Amino acid sequence: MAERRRPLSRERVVAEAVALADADGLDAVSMRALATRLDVVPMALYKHVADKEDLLDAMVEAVVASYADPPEGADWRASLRARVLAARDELGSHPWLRRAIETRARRTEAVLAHMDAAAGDLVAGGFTIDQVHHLMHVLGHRLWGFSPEAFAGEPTAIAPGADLEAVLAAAEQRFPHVVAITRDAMARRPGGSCDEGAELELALDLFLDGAARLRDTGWASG
Amino acid sequence: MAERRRPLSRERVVAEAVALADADGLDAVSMRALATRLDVVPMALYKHVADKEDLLDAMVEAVVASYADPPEGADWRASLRARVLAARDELGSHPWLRRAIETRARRTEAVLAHMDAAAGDLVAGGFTIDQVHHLMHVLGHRLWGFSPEAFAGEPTAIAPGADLEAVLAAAEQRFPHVVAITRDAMARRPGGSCDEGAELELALDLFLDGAARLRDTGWASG
DNA sequence: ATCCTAGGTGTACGGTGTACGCCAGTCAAC
DNA sequence: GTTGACTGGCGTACACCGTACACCTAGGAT
Repeated sequence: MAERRRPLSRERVVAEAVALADADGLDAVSMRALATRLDVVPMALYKHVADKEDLLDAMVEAVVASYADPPEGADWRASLRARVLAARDELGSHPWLRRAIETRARRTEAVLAHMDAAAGDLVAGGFTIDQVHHLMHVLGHRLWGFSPEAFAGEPTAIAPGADLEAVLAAAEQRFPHVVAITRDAMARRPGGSCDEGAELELALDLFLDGAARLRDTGWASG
Repeated sequence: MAERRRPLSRERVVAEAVALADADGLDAVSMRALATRLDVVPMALYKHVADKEDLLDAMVEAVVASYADPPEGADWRASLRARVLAARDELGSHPWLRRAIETRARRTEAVLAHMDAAAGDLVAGGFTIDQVHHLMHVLGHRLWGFSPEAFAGEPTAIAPGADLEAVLAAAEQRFPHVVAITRDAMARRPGGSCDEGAELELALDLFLDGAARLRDTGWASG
């Protein structure tokens, strides 16, 4: 039992942080909780990680580095599409990644590599560097496999156990279109939940189509 | 001096919080700091605000409620465009709004109204409810006037005062496209900074074009 | 045998949100 | 009037956070 404690290392710290986030969410990743899991005192972590920002950067880096490569020889569209969907697949096992990516500012190695690869797809597609630049902005967060949306919570402050239909009816004349959308979605899908995968693919395809048209019309910035 | 203190009210609390965020950023809005500004003890705020989430919700609500209406009689494209740009304009005086919106989950009155109005523009444009629904997802955060982008910080861990060109040269073979984009941007614009306004408008126009094409081809979900 | 150093420890500080109890004023009902 | 409830501000206290700083200890190089 004396030797039960493997020595800490940056890899071990980051891996444990990822595991902790996977299990209990990003908010559960505090330096203290992480240290406890590693059977170590909180300050010990600071020998392997500069501060919490650095830890989160490293967590994102670790997952992004594991993104699957697109199939060799795919054309630019298929390649970029595959890259985005590979990123999305990782979100399944790491739900925290979404919020973590949204709050990161530093571009670490794997992050830059992912961005560079996506830009490379566009370059391969015959876009000008200027176009590539702006299209990367348009692509935005979806490069990381998700469509960021604010206010994705409940339709409104829906009382727990309240009659949804009553709520809808009450809101109908104030927010007719929102209610119509909700009703339509409920008719198409149990509970009216949205298929995030389908949303992403639609957005992605609209993006790819728009990009191609931009290129074909010779668009340039300024 | 006895009567100098107007009584607190939810409006006054929220307005002061907005002013504080405008001045010192969102992180400066702590219950304690806000209470100090209002010359009151922290716990007094809780008589007017359920908790901090509620305060942030109310701050967002206050600003969103002030969005300018699009010109009467504009067609769906112009109307939706104007709505998004009105939202963007508010970001100028409230830089914190971006991050605040990103982290909100509750759809308050003004928030729902803005979403409903945008959906209404699309309905007016002859889209099916199904299309409107999906297009709202595609529009995503841009409905609020900004294109969310992760990793918007420094190109890489750029040493303060380091020679940028040296950094670029070093990164060139690892991230050729990213470097090419940076070089191109620097040639076009001092410092290589990006014109966020132009980015948003490009994304918006690509969206509007894509939407129209979706409609004209009779796209439906599922 | 000695020094250096990497890595884990312990304590402490200043910050956060907020639960809980108290208390002074206001105002309605008797 | 007096009373009693209600509203809104106060004070204290708690649990948690990130992390600065000083210390100690084991291992390896000299």
